[in-house]
Amino acid sequence: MTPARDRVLSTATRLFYAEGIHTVGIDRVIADASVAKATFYHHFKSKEDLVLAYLATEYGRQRTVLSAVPGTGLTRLAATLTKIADLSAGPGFRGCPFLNAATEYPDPATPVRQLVDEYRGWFRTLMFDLLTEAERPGAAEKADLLLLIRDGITIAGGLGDQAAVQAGLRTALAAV
Amino acid sequence: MTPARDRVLSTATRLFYAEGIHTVGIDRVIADASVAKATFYHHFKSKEDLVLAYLATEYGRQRTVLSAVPGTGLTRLAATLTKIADLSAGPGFRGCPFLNAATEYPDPATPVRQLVDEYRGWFRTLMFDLLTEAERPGAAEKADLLLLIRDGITIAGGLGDQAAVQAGLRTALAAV
DNA sequence: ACGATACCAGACAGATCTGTCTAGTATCGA
DNA sequence: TCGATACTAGACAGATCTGTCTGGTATCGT
Repeated sequence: MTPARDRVLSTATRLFYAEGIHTVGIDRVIADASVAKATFYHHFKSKEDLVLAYLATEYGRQRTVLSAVPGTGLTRLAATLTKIADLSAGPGFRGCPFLNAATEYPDPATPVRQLVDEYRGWFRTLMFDLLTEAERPGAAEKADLLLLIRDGITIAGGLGDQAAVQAGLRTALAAV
Repeated sequence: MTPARDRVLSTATRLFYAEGIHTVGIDRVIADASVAKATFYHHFKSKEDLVLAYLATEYGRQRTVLSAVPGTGLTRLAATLTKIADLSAGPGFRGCPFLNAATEYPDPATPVRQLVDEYRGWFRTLMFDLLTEAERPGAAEKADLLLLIRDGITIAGGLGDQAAVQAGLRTALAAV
């Protein structure tokens, strides 16, 4: 609702994603967002608070994007995987924000890491549910695999490796 | 040969891998390595120089480990993939050092990123050669896939996701 | 009209970062 | 024995980091 907070969050999202979390300082964020420092600390109690807000927003965005994929069962599953591959191969893609954040926060006890686990758990459940709906045998094992291939696709996409992205997508589609 | 340099490099390897590159400062490295600051800058011209030395060392280690895997063709390929999965599931594993470094250096033009590309290229070639030796059809596409699964296995292992590691290994073995 | 809230500019503290420099000791090959 | 090399301790510069604080203006609901 408040414009200054929104400006901070969208600026932080852009900078954190493009350049990494540790390399982008608060001063940089507030300068790019044209916001006073006191205003920033009025809305966020610390930098980590901003990082968590950034990831929570991304989490919501992902859920929105993937829940908008049409179809049911196998059709929707295939469309979902294709969507992810397309996004990962697109311009400006710099890897999965959650995997990137996990690398920058090596301690698994960190709130950031818990959010990453939550995100991956959500994706695994989504895969499991769609596999179950399609009455696929071994839904649990297949969901684990699709999660791993998703991770691999986002890594490959982030590194500009289009061949691996396509290989991953083909295998994911063949597995379901 | 020089003990101080070795101490710096092994300390940096331990700290960079466990805690990340940007979060570990030079002061921390030289303190843990019990080395004077002037000595550090005598052997390394900058922190980035140390980072590159760290990654180059890891690169060499990986080549040593995987070239020591016994067997030929399919047998060796399967043993190699199993070895990677075992290492990724082991204690103290915190993800692939190269993928971690790539996340911390988003600019693809960076020397660090070029080394990461070189590492992944080497692994892809290794897969391709073993597939070709085993007279597998579609070696190029399979090599792309095995590289992507390798990436996924190291990610899953770094996050403590044993189920995904096993799912990835099964699929990799089934694909060859 | 008034109180709370949102916002501004910018100084400031205290820590930490990379990298340089001074000044000196120890070792070792030629 | 001499000169190069490896090494020590630690001060220092200059930048940058997070977070606090002062002191104010503007907006808005009641």
